[in-house]
Amino acid sequence: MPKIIENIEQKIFNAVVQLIRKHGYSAISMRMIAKESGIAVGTLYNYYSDKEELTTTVVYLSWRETLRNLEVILDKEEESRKKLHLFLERLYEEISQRRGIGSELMKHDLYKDEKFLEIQAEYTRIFRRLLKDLEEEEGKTFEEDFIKRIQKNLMLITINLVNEFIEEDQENMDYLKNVADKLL
Amino acid sequence: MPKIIENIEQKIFNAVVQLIRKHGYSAISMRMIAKESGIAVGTLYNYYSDKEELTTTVVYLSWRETLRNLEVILDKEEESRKKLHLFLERLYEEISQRRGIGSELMKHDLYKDEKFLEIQAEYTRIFRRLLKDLEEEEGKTFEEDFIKRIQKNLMLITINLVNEFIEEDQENMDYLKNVADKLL
Amino acid sequence: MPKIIENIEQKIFNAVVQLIRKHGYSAISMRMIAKESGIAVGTLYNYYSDKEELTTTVVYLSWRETLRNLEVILDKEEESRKKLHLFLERLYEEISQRRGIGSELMKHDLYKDEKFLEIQAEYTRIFRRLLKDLEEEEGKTFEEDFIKRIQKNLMLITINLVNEFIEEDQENMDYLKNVADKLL
Amino acid sequence: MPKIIENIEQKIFNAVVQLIRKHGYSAISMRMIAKESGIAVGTLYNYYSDKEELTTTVVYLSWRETLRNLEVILDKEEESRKKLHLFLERLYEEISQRRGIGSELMKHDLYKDEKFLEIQAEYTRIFRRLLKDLEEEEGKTFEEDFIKRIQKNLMLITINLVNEFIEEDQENMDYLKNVADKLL
DNA sequence: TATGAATGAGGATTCATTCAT
DNA sequence: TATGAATGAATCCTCATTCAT
Repeated sequence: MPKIIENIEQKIFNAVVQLIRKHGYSAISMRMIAKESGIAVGTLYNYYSDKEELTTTVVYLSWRETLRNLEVILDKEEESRKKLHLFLERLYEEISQRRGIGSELMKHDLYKDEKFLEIQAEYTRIFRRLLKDLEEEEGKTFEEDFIKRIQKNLMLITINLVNEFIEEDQENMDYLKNVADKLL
Repeated sequence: MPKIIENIEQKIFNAVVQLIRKHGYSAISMRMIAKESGIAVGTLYNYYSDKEELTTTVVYLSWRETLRNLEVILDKEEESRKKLHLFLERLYEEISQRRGIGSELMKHDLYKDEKFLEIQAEYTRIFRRLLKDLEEEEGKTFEEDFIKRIQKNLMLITINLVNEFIEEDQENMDYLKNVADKLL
Repeated sequence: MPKIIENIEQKIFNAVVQLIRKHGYSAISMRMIAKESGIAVGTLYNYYSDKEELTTTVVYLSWRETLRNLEVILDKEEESRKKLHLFLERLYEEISQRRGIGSELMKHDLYKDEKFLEIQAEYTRIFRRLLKDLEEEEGKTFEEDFIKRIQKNLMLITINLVNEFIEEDQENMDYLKNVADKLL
Repeated sequence: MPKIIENIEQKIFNAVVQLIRKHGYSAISMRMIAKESGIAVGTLYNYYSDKEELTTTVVYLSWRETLRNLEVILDKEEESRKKLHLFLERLYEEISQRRGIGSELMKHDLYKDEKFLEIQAEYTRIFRRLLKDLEEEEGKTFEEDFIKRIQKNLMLITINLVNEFIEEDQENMDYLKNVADKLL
């Protein structure tokens, strides 16, 4: 009788997150995932049609959780600029925690993937909500062209800070908020 | 005299640039380079000791030319803010022309390569020269922590604009200058 | 349970033995081994980490079996000269059976391999046991310098006889014993 | 006007001998031969149809010279056993001098080569002349089957001594003569 | 004739994917 | 359903050979 594995998808998720952090996205193999997760290679294919689907799903889920955490901040009773800062702090922390996964969004060849379009759309929605608060509370107006660019750029800046100026979290965060305040 | 292919290094360079644009840096193989350039695999190894040397050289040369073109702008007789704008325009155009190659400088796993450290250092030098002009002419002061972050971020933003908002060059450029003016 | 090939290591062993006999040790490739054994290239790497490990293991196993067979003779209840003759006959037969592999032990560039040092050491041990019997029974004394040379030379002579005077097994064997009797 | 190279074949010969000594027969490439000899790869092919012909010719010439040197000994005015000793000493020295080349004769796949059959035949002729002297002077008789085996074996033993017990020339030589005296 | 750049088949090795158990 | 051994196309790289100059 075959073994029944509990929470297979969670196990796979954890394993891939670990591996990406340790070795980087492009260095991980199906064998490594199998080993790290304790699940046979063949079994992985019962849950995902191929390697790409598996890895993009993990990145997708990771970002979806991040987005959920960001959304929570918007629901708080704070003034909008405080929310902006909390939002950026949260974003920074999330990306810090799964370093390698963050930067995958920078890779152009992942943009095409349908899952990421969904993430992008969701992120856009949240970010616009944040900006709307700012507009209302501070009487500002952000143009459409500006909004669609600044949202992604702030994320990229965050990713870059996390990757490049390691162990300078305080300075990174200060810089990030400084930049945001000047631009928004 | 032996068989000679004219402009062989140029041909290889062009082929790699094409391939990186089409498939991304990490997806290209020596076979693909050979086919795209019309040069036999073995011949590639007469010019570069291995794949890494070949590809990093192409990225390196591409960026070195860009840096040369940027430096020219700093030598002009213009006021510093005008130079900043010209600098960003030039950067945008350069990255536009060899789309895929731009983002390679951002990939963390390439940082170790000596050639890229050289490029980074050179870019830093040029960018600081630009900031110094601004400081002197406009009586500003930029802090060290800020400088080292903003230089990379502006490039990152440029790369992102080029990659994401294709065929919106005018809007991209306006946005880029707007962002820079607010931050510097 | 996954796909299983029966006796896979035996199949690989046989294939390599065949190929060494046909083409010589240094002429065989992984592709050839895969083809001859009917096993995919990738599968070979499930059993041996690389080509060297595969081929040296085959030679090693082949010799180890030979040495086991030789040792058996020393345990017999025979007078020592009879044992010497049986020893040589056995050696001749063993080398006959896997012609090409015999000479591999003579190739100087394989000497470094740990596995071969073990084989050499074991052969030396067995041979010295044989000589000791002779010394005790026949009241002879063999000098150290002589022993370390004659042991290898007798093997070398055997290999040469097998390779060069094919289908003259009787004459070869007579010659071999004749030589040994004169020298020991 | 093309360069005219003096003594091309001698240069190639010397280069290959050097390379075989340094790196071993199977490790040398046409490029290495070209570099060591100072002659372009293409030019090598004006003198030899392929790599095999080139290398076997070098081995052939090397042995032919050795045989000439051995023949000289037989013409001396010495008693035959003294000649035998001189013969073996000479053989040992010759093989010592071009270590790697000697052992090539042990490789079975070179036996087929026509050039080597000629060398073998010539060596046989010389060795038989030596034995004839011994037979006449010492009143011995050597059988055909014995002769054709012992001649090759003595050479193999010599090669083995040179390769294996390096820097023990005196002991090697003593052993070699001791063996020969017992067998002949 | 001499050159050595150019060629490409063939080398070892990897790894996503399949499928018998 | 879960397994992991088996597969083989594709990877990088080498090197004997060719041929335009």
